[in-house]
Amino acid sequence: MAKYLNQNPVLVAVDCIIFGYDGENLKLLLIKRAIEPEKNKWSLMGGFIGENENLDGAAQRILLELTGLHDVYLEQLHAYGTPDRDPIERTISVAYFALIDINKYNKQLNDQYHAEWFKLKEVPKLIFDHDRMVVAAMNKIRYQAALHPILFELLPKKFTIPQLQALYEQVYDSPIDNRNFIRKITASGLLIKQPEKDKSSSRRGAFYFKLDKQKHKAQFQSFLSLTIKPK
Amino acid sequence: MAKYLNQNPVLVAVDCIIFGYDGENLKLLLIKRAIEPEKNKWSLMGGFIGENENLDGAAQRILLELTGLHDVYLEQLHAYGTPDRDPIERTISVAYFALIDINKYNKQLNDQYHAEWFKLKEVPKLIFDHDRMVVAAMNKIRYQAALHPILFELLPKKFTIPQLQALYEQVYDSPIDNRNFIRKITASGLLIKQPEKDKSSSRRGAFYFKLDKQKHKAQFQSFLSLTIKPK
DNA sequence: TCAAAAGTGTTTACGTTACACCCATGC
DNA sequence: GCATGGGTGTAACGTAAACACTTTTGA
Repeated sequence: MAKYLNQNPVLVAVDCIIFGYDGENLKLLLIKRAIEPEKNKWSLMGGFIGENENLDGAAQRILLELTGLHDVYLEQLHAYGTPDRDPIERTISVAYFALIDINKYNKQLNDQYHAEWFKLKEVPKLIFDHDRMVVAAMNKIRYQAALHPILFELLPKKFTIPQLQALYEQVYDSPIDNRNFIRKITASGLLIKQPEKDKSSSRRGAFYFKLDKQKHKAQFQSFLSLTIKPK
Repeated sequence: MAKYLNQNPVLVAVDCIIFGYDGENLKLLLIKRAIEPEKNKWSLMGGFIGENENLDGAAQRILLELTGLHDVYLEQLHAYGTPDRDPIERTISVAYFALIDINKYNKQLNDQYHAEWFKLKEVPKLIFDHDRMVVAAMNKIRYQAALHPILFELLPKKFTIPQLQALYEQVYDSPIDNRNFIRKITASGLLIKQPEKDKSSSRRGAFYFKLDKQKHKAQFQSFLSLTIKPK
């Protein structure tokens, strides 16, 4: 069949803003760009879309290449298309953000990209419009996490409530009252208490919890207000 | 400078989901597709991105072409990239939704596209993946409108509270208690009462209000809860 | 026994909901 | 004078916020 006439095709890339949490700090996974231009500058992990791939699939592939992880929480963020955003050739980029358990990643480290985790407040200048993307991703996560229980994606299967609270505090960059936090979280019914404690960060130890995946799935679409309302 | 090697460029289009409100029904503006394939089938208004345009600019241009309107509320919805979504040639589509005052449009009607307004519940089958886009746009509007005062974009400069309420009822497809609605809306401080009444829909008449644009802008980012929480 | 983090309840304030009647007007 | 839609108030309820002390245990 005929093609559309007089149109100019462009490259389409996918860039991933990858968040991880180590139980203490919220971090971003960055790579050293391997090709010119801006070779060896810090960059988001990205790649061009394949011929038989859809956008989500490309994002999954890119994440797999960098981290070795399947089944990662991925969400489309925004498409960026300023004509000169890539100086070499016109490229539309569809940005995705990912939330991963940083410890899982560590086991399957793939180092060909010189990837490094940066604390959010210590993220270096990035190439092209990647800084904008990171800011947008952070805003979106704050938005989403205020309404849906997405932050569990950043935690290991077993986690403690103090860990969870610290994560929320990092995301919103503000302190949370622990009594109110515990009440809200337990009232949500999303957590299942485990018999064991994590003794690594206190003498007394904190009970582990697991996420009730049934309820998590069921409640995901219901708007929750798990924390602070973002201003 | 060299180009990226071994990559396959694709077409990038922008499709607009255009919502309008006539004071009674929430409607969608559709066109009869002018070119093959699927010629003469109902479709969203769209177009390919121009060489010196960014994505937002392309959406604005497309909207201007169809409606004659500048300065329309436009928001990027999602990028769609299934390989075969357009049977002719691989095309990534970035969908935008627009909220316009349907009466403004009527004055500047541009009929070369055989555009027609459809009540939301009477939208016909659309080409390609445009049905999905409409559903996604509707969900996003519900989401956004629950948190931000965006629905004013659908109303004329002067509007009555009953009109506004009917609009919310359309968007959420559920009845709203008028006493509570009035209280919330007036408490928001977003409305400025006008001395005149609209007598067109009742004997008593309903006061016109204007939007306080200063406050609207200021409050836009603060999360509001203007209506029903969507389930 | 002391330091350090985990866990537990209560009170108050505020926002949301539910609910019913009077008002203004044109016919 | 009556039908039609517009506008007003209050009480009950539930959720969120503020707030301080006891518990556990390893050093």
